[in-house]
Amino acid sequence: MSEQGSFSLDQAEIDKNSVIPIYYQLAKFFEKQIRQRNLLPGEALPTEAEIASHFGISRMTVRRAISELVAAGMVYAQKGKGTFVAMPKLDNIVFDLNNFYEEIKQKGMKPNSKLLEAKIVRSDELLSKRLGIPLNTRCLFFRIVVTANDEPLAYERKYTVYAKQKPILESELKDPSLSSLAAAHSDSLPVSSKKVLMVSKTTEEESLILGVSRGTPVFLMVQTLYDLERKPIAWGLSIFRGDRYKLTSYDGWYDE
Amino acid sequence: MSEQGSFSLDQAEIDKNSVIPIYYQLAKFFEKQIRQRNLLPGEALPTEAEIASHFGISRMTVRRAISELVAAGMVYAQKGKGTFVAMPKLDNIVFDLNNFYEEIKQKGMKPNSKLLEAKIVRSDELLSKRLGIPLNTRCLFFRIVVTANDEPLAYERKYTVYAKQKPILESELKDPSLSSLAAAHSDSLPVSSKKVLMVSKTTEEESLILGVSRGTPVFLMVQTLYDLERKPIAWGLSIFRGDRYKLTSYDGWYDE
DNA sequence: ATAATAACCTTGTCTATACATATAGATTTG
DNA sequence: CAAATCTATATGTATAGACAAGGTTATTAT
Repeated sequence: MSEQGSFSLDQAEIDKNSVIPIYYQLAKFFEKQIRQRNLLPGEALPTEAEIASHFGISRMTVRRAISELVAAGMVYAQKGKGTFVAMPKLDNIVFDLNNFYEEIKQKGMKPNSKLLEAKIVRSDELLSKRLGIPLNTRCLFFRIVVTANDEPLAYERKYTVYAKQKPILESELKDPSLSSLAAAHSDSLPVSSKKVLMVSKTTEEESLILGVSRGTPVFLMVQTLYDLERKPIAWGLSIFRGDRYKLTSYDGWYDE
Repeated sequence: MSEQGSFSLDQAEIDKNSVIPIYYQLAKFFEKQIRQRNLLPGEALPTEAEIASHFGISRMTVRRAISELVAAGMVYAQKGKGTFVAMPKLDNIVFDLNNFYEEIKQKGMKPNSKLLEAKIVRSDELLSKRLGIPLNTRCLFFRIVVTANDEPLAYERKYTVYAKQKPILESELKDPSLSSLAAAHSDSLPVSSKKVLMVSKTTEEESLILGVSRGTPVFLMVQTLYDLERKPIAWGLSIFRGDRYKLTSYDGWYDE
C-alpha cells in the first residue's frame, strides 16, 4: 500500500525552541497537508511512534497534536489500526433543512419521499454553467417530493453528471440525497458543498405539486456539491413549504 | 469568596476500576454539575491539583477531563488564575441571520441600525404569556430598522422585562441586540435561547417600513431568551427582506 | 488446507515528574 | 507612600514509561 500522495514528514518545519508549542505546529502542519490535498480522505497518517521518533519528540506530544485534528473532525483514529483522514462531512451545519427527515419522525409523523421522475437529460446553457460541463452533456435529472403523512412538504429538483453511465438502482431511491446521488453517478466523491437559503413564492408548477395556492411563501435551498478538484458534480434546488416548516434552534446548555 | 452553590467533589462517584475511563467519568461529573446549576457561570472549578489529590489520580488525567469541557465550551481556563464555568454562548449556531451585520460589512456596505421607537408599555395578554409575567406589567419595547447603505434590510420588534426601572442609555442603542437589551434591563442574565426561523409575507406596516410591496416573502425569526431559572426575560421578532437577504453555508475543509 | 494460537503493531489510558508562564498578593526598597 | 521585587499558586507544555485493548499477520497444530 504505497502512499502515492506528495506527503512527507520532511516537509514539516518544527521548531522545538519556538514559543509556539510543538503540538500546535504539528497539528497545523497536518491540517495544511490535508487542506492542500497532500493527504487524501481515507489515507493513513504515519503512526504516532513514527512521527515521534522522526521529530525526536514524545509520543504524548504527537497525540496532543492529533487530538486537535480529531476534535476538528479532519481525522479519525481507530484503536489497533491507525489514524486516517476523514471524509469531509457535508452535514448541514448552518441550516438543518436537509435533516428534517428525522424531525418529521420525532413529531410522530411518517416521512416518505416519492420519486416523480428520473431521466437522462442533455445539459442546456444554464445547467452546463452550473456543473461546469460542455453543452449537451448527458446528465441525470431527478424530481422528488418529500411527504409527511402523505402531505407534500418539499419539492426537489436535482442534477448530477452522468459519468458512470450506469443504470439508476432501486436502492438509490430510498436515500435520494444529493450527495448519495452524486457519489453513485459521478466519477468522483463530493467533498465540499455550498448551500444558499432564500425565501420565495411558489410558481404554478410548484403550487400544484405542493398543493398550496400560488404565491405561498417558501424556503428555497440551492445546493452545489464539489469534488476534490473543486469541480461541481451535482446541483439541486429544494423548496420547502413555509406554512408547514420552520427551523428551530436551541442555544445554551442547561437541563430541563 | 465562598462558593454558595451546592457543589462538592464528594458527590462525584469515580470508579477507578471501571472500564469507563477516569477522565471521562470526571468530565461527565463536572458537566452534570454545570447543567444542574450546582456550578454557576463565573464560578471556579477546584484547582487541578486539588481534584487530583482528592481522587488520588494524576493531574494529567484531571487535565484530560477538563480539556473535554473546554472543547465543549462549558468552561474556560486562565493560566495563573484557575478554571471557570463559562457563560453560555447564545450565538446563532444554526442560522446566522443575527450576525449579518458582519456580512454586510464584508460586502463593502455600510450597516446601520436606526431606533424607530423605545418606550415603556404595559404587557397585554399575549406578551404576558410570552414573558411569563402578570398582566399589565411594565416592559420595554423597541422598534428597530437595520439598513445597509441606508436601504432597509430588516425590521425588528423587541420586548424585555423592565425590572431595573433604569433609563435607556444612549450606548445601548449602538448594540440593540436582544441579549444585550435583556442583560441591561432585566434582573438576570440570559443563559439560553430559542430561535425559530419561518417564512412569511409582509404586512401593511412591514411593507411600509421595509419599502417593499405588500406580500413580499420574508424571513421571520422569533427569538426568546431565558435566564438560569428558565424564565423568559426577552422576546423579539425580526423580519428580513427576502429579496435582499440569503443565508449561505460552505461545508468541507479544502483550500481555494 | 484449515483453524487455533502467538507475536507484533496500533491507538487508548494513566502515572510521575519537570519546567515554563501567567496572576495575585506580600514584601522589600527607593 | 509608591514602585519594584519576590513568592506562592495556577494552568500550559513536554517527557518517558507502563500497561490495556483492538487489529493484523505470521506461525503452529490439527
